[in-house]
Amino acid sequence: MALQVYSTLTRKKEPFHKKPGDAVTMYVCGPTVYKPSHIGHMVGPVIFDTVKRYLTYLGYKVTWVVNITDVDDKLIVRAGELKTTVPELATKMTDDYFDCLKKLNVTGIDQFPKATEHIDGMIAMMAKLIEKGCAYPADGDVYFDVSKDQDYGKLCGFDPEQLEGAGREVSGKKKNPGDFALWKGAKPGEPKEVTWESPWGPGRPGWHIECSVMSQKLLGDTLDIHGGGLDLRFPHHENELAQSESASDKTFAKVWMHNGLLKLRTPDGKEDKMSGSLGNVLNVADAFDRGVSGELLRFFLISTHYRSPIDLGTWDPKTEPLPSAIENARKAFDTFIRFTERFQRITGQSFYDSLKVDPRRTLSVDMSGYLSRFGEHMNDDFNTGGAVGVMFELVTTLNRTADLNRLEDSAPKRDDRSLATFGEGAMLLKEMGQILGLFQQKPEAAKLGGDDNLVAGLMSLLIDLRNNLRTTAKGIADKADPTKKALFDQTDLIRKRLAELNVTLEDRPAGTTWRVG
RNA sequence: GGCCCCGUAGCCAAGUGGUAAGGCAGCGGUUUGCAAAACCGUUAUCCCCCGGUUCGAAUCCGGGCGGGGCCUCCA
Repeated sequence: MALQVYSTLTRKKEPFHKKPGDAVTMYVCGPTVYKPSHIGHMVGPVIFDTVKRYLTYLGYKVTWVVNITDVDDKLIVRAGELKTTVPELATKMTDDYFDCLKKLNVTGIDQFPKATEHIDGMIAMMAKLIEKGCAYPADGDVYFDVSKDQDYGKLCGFDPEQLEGAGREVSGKKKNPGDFALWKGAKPGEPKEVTWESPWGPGRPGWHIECSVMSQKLLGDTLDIHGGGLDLRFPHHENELAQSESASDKTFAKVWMHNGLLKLRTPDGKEDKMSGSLGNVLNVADAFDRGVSGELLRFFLISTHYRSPIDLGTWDPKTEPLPSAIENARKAFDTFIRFTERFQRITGQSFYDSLKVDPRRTLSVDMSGYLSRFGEHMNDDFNTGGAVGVMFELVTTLNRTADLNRLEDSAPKRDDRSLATFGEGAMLLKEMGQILGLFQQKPEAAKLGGDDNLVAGLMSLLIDLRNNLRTTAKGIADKADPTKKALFDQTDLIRKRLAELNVTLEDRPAGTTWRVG
């Protein structure tokens, strides 16, 4: 099956309209930079980064733009609370956002246009809309006239007439209740740095116009893919679409993709949103501090289909540092981490640095099945959940290969012929990881605290001592010998006491390793 | 009230007409001095309920019940 993508506009999966090798443009609505990013803010970037990675893998030339909204009511309010300026707050929070993206391997965004750097373009588009009769100035503001847009509401299936019934009123300045602001006239007392001159008087842009202007300037009148969170469908995307198509008379976006939102419940089972007042906001930085790696978070977010809500379950931040759903994801993701460690023990190469994947290589029959099934899932509207399942199956197969052929044993016992198969499968796993944005950064081992060199030295000392005892004990042939038992009791005591300190010892053919956790 | 989505094992989660992927947890086994890790086996006669279409439905249609999103600035 060729690539199919679900479009919110038509509410069905459609064959992707481009041929491999073609250029593809993608625009995704980005953050309003007024607060540090919480994990919910990462859903969209991770999903669409994965979309770009897969399209790139298929041979498309993707250009991806994400806007930064750096002027807005929330920024003005927040800057006031913090006794800082809007530009300073925006810069700080933009840096926080970039830092989060980097840790989550979101590397595919080509440009981050800022709203404040495109005011001229917005003024030009508003002038055009007014000239075409689609918008009107009103006492310092400029509004879009939804009654002039024949198909307003088509993205969400809303009837403009019905919008009137839902508690919306025609304010003094608006002609229709559904009209929305393109330009907001400056109010007395608003800071200078959020005020720009315009033909309709000083003011600042409305929310939606920036995306219409910046996407058109950087990617043209018609986007191949427009993306964002499901919550942005209305009003933001509906309004963007209305403005852009009214201005250009062309299709604004061929495909609209909307990702599901993060869901969570507080212990009373009633609230289902992260909110500052409930204290259940999990900032990305907090998650990192609590031992969640960027790749683990990414793995968690792509373990389910992007259009489904991501369920964090019930979380009581007072008693649990992390939602249990993330702890469960950690256990699952550890399977891959352990495999990468095993790969290094067997081949002496780092899974993260040394493996260079050549996508043109040929695969043996038994390995090509995994890749084709992985591709079938990804072709089906980027079904990352199914694709991850294939990766688990591949790891199991590789571990079985390593077990059966004793690849961790020393040379005489090892069946070297199977090493090639093992290496081929590992390369395939690496390639799948690259497509999903995983295995790009070597995970930092959990630490015990204190001086790292000292800890490593002491652990080495303990392991050597313990292995001396084990060697001596194993050398005693008589199974009933009390000395043999006494020696093993000592080695088990060492392991037990270390376990109490959250250190796990693992005895392997090639030696003993230790890890935290 | 309007528009839309979802309901698969203890939990998470693929599967949209051909007889239920995968993960976590559990149980049994192999391996190991014993563990850990890994591997093998096992865990849903059935996919919220009722009716219908069909040779055949978790998948399509109708009706319930339950959960969720959006309806002017929340990613």
